[in-house]
Amino acid sequence: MRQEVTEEEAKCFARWDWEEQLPSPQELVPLSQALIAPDLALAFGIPSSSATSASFSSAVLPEDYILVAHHDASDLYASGGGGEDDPEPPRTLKRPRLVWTPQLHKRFVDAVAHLGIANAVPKTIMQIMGVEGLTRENVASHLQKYRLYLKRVKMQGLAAASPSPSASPHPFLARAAPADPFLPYMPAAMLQQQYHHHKNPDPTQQHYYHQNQLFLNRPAQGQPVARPAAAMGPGMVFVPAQTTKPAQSAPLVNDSEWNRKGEEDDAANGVARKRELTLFPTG
DNA sequence: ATCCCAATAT
DNA sequence: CATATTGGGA
Repeated sequence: MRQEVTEEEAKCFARWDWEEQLPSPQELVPLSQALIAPDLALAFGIPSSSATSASFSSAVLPEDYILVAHHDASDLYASGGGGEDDPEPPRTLKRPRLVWTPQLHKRFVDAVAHLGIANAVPKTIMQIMGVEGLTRENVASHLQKYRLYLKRVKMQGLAAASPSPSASPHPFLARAAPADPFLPYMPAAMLQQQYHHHKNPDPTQQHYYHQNQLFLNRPAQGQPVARPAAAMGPGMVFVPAQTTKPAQSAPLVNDSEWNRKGEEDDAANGVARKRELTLFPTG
């Protein structure tokens, strides 16, 4: 029984892990038309990896990545030579909007947690996430909202910290306290102070994904890693020295679910909750 | 060049 | 409504 995870294997995981978890056809947003032809993807610098033309529509996309089709390809084509029946390379094709699925968001949160506040900038986050086709702008936009979300969480946590902690602790904090390191939506910033990432010269080279979970590379030989769950952030797992497999993959939790449970708790505790704590609130 | 943030657009 | 884009300052 071999227990090591070699670098080769790690790379291998990173590759097939998402292919294995490609969404079933039913899970995919139905596309009325092809998103982009393989040759066009090339022209636009959209990495198509090893995808053949046959598998291009699915294999090109990571498992947690759903693209929503745009409609109306009419003005997307530069009408090169007048041949209209046979789509020629568009020059002004717009990228489809990115949908931040829970899986994709989890990658994002894990990446931010991995990097720490100082290094968590769009470009680096994008690199850590390692999702083909993901742009810096995608990440920047998401990060902007995510920071607002964290700010709100902190404010709410602070406000609820003082009054009668014994009587009725704030739902969010109460449920955050048990330190489940796998809750995908736990605000990373609240845990980040406990990370030691500042010395890592190149954090992007020290990780890989397996089953949509971010792993740090196994530490040096014969150097078992303490795994204090409470001290680790969401989705952060050290590969234990004794096994090649991570203990458990995180249960999927979205904020609707999170909030629904929160409301249940509130109801049970007679707490009147003013507003849902949504991930990215609008009003 | 990249980041950041608010406002605005789609 | 969620995400994209823009604009101006650092």
